[in-house]
Amino acid sequence: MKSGHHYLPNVYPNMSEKRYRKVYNALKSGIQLGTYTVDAYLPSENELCDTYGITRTTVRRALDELLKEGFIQKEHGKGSKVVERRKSLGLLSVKGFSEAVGESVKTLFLQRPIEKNWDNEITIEVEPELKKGSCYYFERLRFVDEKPVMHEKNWLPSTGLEDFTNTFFVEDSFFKTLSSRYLIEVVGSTSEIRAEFASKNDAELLNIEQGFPILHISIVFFTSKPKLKIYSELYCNTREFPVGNSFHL
Amino acid sequence: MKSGHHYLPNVYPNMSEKRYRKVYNALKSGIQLGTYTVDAYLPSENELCDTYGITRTTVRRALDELLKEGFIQKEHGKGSKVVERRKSLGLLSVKGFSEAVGESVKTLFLQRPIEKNWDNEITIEVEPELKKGSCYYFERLRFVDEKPVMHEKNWLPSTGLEDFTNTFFVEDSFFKTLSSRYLIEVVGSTSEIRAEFASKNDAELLNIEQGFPILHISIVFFTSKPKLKIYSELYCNTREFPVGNSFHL
DNA sequence: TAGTGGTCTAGACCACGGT
DNA sequence: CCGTGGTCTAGACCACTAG
Repeated sequence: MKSGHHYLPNVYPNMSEKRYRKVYNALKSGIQLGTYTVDAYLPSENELCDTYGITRTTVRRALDELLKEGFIQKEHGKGSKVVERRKSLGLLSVKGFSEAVGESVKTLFLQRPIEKNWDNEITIEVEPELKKGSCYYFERLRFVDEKPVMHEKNWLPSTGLEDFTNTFFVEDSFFKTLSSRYLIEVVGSTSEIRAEFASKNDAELLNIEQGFPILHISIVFFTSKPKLKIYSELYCNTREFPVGNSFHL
Repeated sequence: MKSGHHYLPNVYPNMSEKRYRKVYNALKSGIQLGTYTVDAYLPSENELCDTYGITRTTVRRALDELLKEGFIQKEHGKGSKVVERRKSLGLLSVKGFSEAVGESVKTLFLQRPIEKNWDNEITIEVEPELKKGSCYYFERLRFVDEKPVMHEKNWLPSTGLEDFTNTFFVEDSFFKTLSSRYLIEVVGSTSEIRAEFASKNDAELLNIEQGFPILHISIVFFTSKPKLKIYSELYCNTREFPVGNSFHL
């Protein structure tokens, strides 16, 4: 047939930002930067069509993405509502950590973020390419009800995170900081879990007898920034607070 | 404008199976029943359009569903390929269990499936409504390299699973059996993880000294059958084989 | 070059929520 | 009733894969 009424002029022939991606990014930023707060509704699909001069199919494609990533939830006849994201993530969390947020949860830095060389303490294999550069490292001790429950060590490549060593953490959460300050989201993880005897150091930190069983979790988190992976080694005293994990399709 | 060329006659006005759902179910069954085997390609989107007399949008909607649930993966320019599903599930698995499949993995039933009353040993809360009925229970000891690594107890409501106590497990996998015999899929889980001293019984079963640290995982699995939840208590010796977990958006 | 999936348009009807 | 999201049609062009 003829050359399709218009579709899109060759403004977008090759390598270009897809339209749904543009809407997606705009909305995501709006959520992360607080333009759209939790429980607020995004503009309706038709409004978004007008705003961006695109069809509903494309708008819906963008919203589907946000839905899949847990930023919004849709309500038939009402609209797309912004929700707390973490619920939909299959991330490990100490029971009563982020859920029972705020109350009686504390975090102590044993080492504030610094730039250094990669460690040998990471049990999950780090891609050799990454090891060529340096990394950021920080170490924390996390409390629930004034009791230390998790000793945490984190490594990540020191690339692209503007001024990371001087960044303060939003609500003591590294992930929330990544999201709101750098617009980077965690999109996946792989972990290995072991039961071990507490080392002398961990026993002291977690205030338990040496040789008490602790949970040792090694994780690599994948993010929306292609080369940014986060490596964590967690040591948890689960006597009172088990570690939880949920996932849903 | 006039009443839309045709769209769909009022054959589907209210409450009816959506068209994409029909395609989805057909393809899913095809995968589960072996019509489409792993690594095979599904019919192309255009073929499916013809087969079902629908448009590509609708076909793609069905495929998106299968994609999200991890049944297929798409290859631009080639087609939609059937893949091993578990990879995309955030399910806990003993490293080298299903992955290093077959070789040196064994399973021993300590208790074959029986019908009985609900237990008090389940640490994750069971919905009171479920407890009114009876449940199926089975208990297994699982080996890697001839070494016992996991002691597993499982409970599930005894409703709707035709002849479950006499069912043989496909490839020693309960989930594969659910999928291929009952067309039921695991769609989510919630778990709690603890490090504990091995009990006398578990120490014997797992061939370790009593008081050695083991991983205790309590899980409830959600399935595509609304009221069917599966409760598991796992006791793992992670000295050689850590437990793994992955998830991806 | 043919075929497959990826993106997008323009427009329709249906079902749900609140006024 | 109107507006919002849910489903679907018909057809287009683009980008990738393979013979």
